[in-house]
Amino acid sequence: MSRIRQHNQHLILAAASEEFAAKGFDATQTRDIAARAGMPKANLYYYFQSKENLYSRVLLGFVEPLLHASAALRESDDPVAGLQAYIAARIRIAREHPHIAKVFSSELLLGARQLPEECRDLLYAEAQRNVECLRSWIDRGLLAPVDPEHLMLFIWSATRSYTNLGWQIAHITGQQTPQDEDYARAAATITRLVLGGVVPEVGQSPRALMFAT
Amino acid sequence: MSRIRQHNQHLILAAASEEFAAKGFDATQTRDIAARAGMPKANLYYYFQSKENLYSRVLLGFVEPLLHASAALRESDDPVAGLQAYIAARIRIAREHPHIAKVFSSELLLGARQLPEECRDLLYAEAQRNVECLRSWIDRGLLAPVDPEHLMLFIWSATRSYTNLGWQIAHITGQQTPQDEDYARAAATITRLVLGGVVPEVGQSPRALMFAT
DNA sequence: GTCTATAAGCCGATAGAC
DNA sequence: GTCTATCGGCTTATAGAC
Repeated sequence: MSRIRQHNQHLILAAASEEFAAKGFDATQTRDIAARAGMPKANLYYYFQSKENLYSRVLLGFVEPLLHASAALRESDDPVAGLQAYIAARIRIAREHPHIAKVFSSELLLGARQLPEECRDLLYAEAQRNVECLRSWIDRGLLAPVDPEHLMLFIWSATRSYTNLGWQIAHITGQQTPQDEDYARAAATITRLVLGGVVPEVGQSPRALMFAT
Repeated sequence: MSRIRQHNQHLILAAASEEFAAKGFDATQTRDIAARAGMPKANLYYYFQSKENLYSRVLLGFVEPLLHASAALRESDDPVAGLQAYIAARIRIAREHPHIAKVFSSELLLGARQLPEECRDLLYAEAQRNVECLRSWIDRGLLAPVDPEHLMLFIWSATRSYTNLGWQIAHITGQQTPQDEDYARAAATITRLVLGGVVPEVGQSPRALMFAT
């Protein structure tokens, strides 16, 4: 693919992510995406054929980071290290791709109808692997007997909300935009709740408090 | 207001909730709402003037339940009872109004631009009261020193996701629709994480396990 | 209050010159 | 590859008869 092609596609994808994140798929106009990318609307169709296809391509940009972050849970066979790494990785990718993360959340909320089926399958398989990992830890007594599916869903929702609803945090804490410190506290609080709630013997011990800092 | 007026408005609001929940504000067509309500489109405009106004009225139907559920946290001066009641109340209202809950989530994700300002203020004030309550518990050593804002955001996100993304749970657990038992387990898992993570001395003791059941 | 028919305008997509 | 001009369909909203 030529240099110019790659550059233009990148510009369009970035502009589309922001527009879709701000207004949702249906309320977003291709005219606005083109304007933000600094080119006439026709070029956008030249590169991406249709609005729907452009949207799919935006979503696609989040799948690989998501899968990578998800795998962090199983990097070692230690629940504490795994859960910590998993939570940190999910917050990091949402922070690195704030717009796409929001688009992705919106897409999930509406039933993921526009997410290509192969992506759904990949993400589903990945989730299953993590559930199996959690179950194995529970079976071996390394983790308290919670529902692994629900625990995972909790981690998903918690890490999603901190970034998606950043404006809410900012409003409540009185700031403009979430800062480094907010993300650190978010990770700390989530980690604390998860570890304190499900790792036997950690509870409120000094060891748990270390992770919560 | 006449009997027939009330009945028709109720029909329209119910139909609108379902349509908005399924497709989002912009993708929803007033034609489809009218069809679902079993009346011509013009009647819908006769009762609600505009699509935006109808949407606001749908959102409004969730504010009172939300405020009521939120107040459950402060019913007694006991953190354990309060957090338990709060989580249970939030899951209950989302379950009682599943469509509106989804519409509300979508609206929050897009920045709450269509939520009437007075509602935002009411909800904000309510949140502030809960933050103050949590802070007071922390100051008196009844609660571990977490960020009260972040703790609240977690409870929000966790309780929201369990109902909004029910289809995901169903997919992962292999069921069609979330059942009574799923909601009970959801509440148990969230309660366990929150109590285990932030209530001193509860940790993984038998007392904590009781709440997690 | 109810309904049909239609206005008014917006937006995704493309034709076709350069 | 780039851009302008425009089409064609669709959707909110209303006019006006009953």
